[in-house]
Amino acid sequence: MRLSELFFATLRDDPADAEMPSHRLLLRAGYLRQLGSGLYSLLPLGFRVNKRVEQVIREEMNAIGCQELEMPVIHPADLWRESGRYDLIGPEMARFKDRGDRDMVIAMTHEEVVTDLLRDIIRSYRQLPVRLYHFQTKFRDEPRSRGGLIRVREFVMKDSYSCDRDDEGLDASYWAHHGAYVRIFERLGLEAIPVASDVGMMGGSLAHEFMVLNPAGEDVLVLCDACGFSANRQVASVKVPLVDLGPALPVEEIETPDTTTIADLAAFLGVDATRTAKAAFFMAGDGRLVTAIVRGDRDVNETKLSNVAKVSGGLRPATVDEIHAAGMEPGYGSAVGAHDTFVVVDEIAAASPNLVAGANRVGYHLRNVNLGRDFQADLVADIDNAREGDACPVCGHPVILRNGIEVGNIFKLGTRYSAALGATYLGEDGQAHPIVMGSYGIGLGRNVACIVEAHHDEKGIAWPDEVAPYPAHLVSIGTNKEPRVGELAKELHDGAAAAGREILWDDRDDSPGVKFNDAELLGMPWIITVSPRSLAAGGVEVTRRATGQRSVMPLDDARAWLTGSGPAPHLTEPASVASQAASESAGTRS
RNA sequence: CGGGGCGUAGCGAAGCUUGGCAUCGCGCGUGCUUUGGGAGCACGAGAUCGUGGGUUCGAAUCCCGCCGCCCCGACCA
Repeated sequence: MRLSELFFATLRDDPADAEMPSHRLLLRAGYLRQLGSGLYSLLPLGFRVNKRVEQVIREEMNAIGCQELEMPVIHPADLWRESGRYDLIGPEMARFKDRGDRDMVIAMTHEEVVTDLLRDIIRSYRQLPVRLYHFQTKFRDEPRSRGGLIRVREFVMKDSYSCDRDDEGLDASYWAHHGAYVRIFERLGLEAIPVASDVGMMGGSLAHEFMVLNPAGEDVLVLCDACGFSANRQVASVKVPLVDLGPALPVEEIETPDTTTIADLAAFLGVDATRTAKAAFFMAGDGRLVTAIVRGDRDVNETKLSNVAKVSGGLRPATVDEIHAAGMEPGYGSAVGAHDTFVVVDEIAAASPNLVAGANRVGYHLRNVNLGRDFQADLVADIDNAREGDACPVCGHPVILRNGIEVGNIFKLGTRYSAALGATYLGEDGQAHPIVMGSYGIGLGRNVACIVEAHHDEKGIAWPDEVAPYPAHLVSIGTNKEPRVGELAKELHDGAAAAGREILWDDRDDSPGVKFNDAELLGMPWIITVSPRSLAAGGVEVTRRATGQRSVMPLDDARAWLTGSGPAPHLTEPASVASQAASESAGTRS
């Protein structure tokens, strides 16, 4: 591909709206253009990267016996009504009516459609297991897109679905995907950590997310250096030491002026925050006031709370009026004497006797409050929010917290959809059984962005070989001085293309500085320079983009390499200090 | 949806406080020179200043509404 003919444009200045390196570089290097919030066009270069990522995924999916198919982007709303998600999902799903006034939706995922196919096609246990996947556009009207391709509204996802007879089969499918995902991310050059995760809107029983560490990540991971434990904070249960405060003592009301925070209260009374109880109030989408009680030194994890309280429609902070209506007082609140509220007590607080809790009266708290005697819980559960330094649940070593970007996820759905839609098979026992399903996703664009996040330096992108849009970037210099340069560049370019291994050739009439800078910005793994100087040195100069290592390659070797009949350059020269630093910052960022 | 910021040529910005000819750099076109690290000179094209209304003799600038984009939060596979 001649650069002079490529549909692209590089930008010398950073785009004002791009903050993340991947966003900035993909725009600057001409891989991407924005159409609207969370809507991007892939230019030819970006499209090629996407296709290469897709191919890696396709190969690994095929390798575990997944069959590729394609399902529509537009679905009849009735199908989503059958699963119950039509009403469950809010404005995130786009809805419209077709010309026949029928309700339709734009797909945000494909569980419903694949289950519809299953109930049509699967009759007998003999047809199971089956694993299906496709690459298809999803539209999710996110409240807020961000970070270029990191979070968008329209994107292509590889989603696969496993269909088994029983939990044992599902387990095999699940771990087959787990293995395939490990291989996929390794091939893509991503250090993805599988973490136990929340099942979210998908429903189901077990889920892992594959996370790439990144300061701009939207998820918080709880990690243990010592034993390798990893979990999303939304599900992480760390070990928190309990404080034994002895047998229950009588309740005592005490005056505690101006102590609306735990810090103020603990300071005022001269007690540790671990000896207090904290109340947090939420209004659920289903209309319930949810009161969460945690030990004073801990915080509520809203995802956990939402899950254990089986909240539909989400949680929001309650208003003062709503709290008053349940007989409680913000700042001096507790579940003591509360009514018309769903009380969830964290396990740590539940195991802590004689806590200082709010008296539900401005300026007063209660000493020696005990669960069961002084207030009741509708539910005792883990709603604790893990913190850096807490003890690892596996080995007890202090955990660390890191931000991560989710590059893939795997879910055990079970019979959530097959039961709702009536996708059953006849078992050996002659009875109908719901198909046991799993669902597995990888967002292509987000992975492309994460690859750039992990493989770039201050000059630009440095694609791993596996996903680079072209294997090499040929720079011809000094064609005016030496006609052989242009002839040779054309020969190398045309030869590679004829061999089906197209390379990029910067044939533009620009100065060497412009060409080198663009080559480094675009990020092909190899930069090949043809110039009078390289010819005098005996061939072409080859530079490894990621490390800056370079050497001269004889012409015949270069021809052989580029046409696929010879090996890639072997670089013996050590990388310079500067380029080593560059490659380190590029390679270890993840 | 709450908080903050920003919309001026393809990109990046100045001008706005204090109303008075639409600016700068890069990029782009033509010509000549130049060609191993973002070249030089000359000429040139390109902007209804996001949008609608208002105030005013006069609005990029002041006032009101709307739209769009980015960041933080809420939310979220």
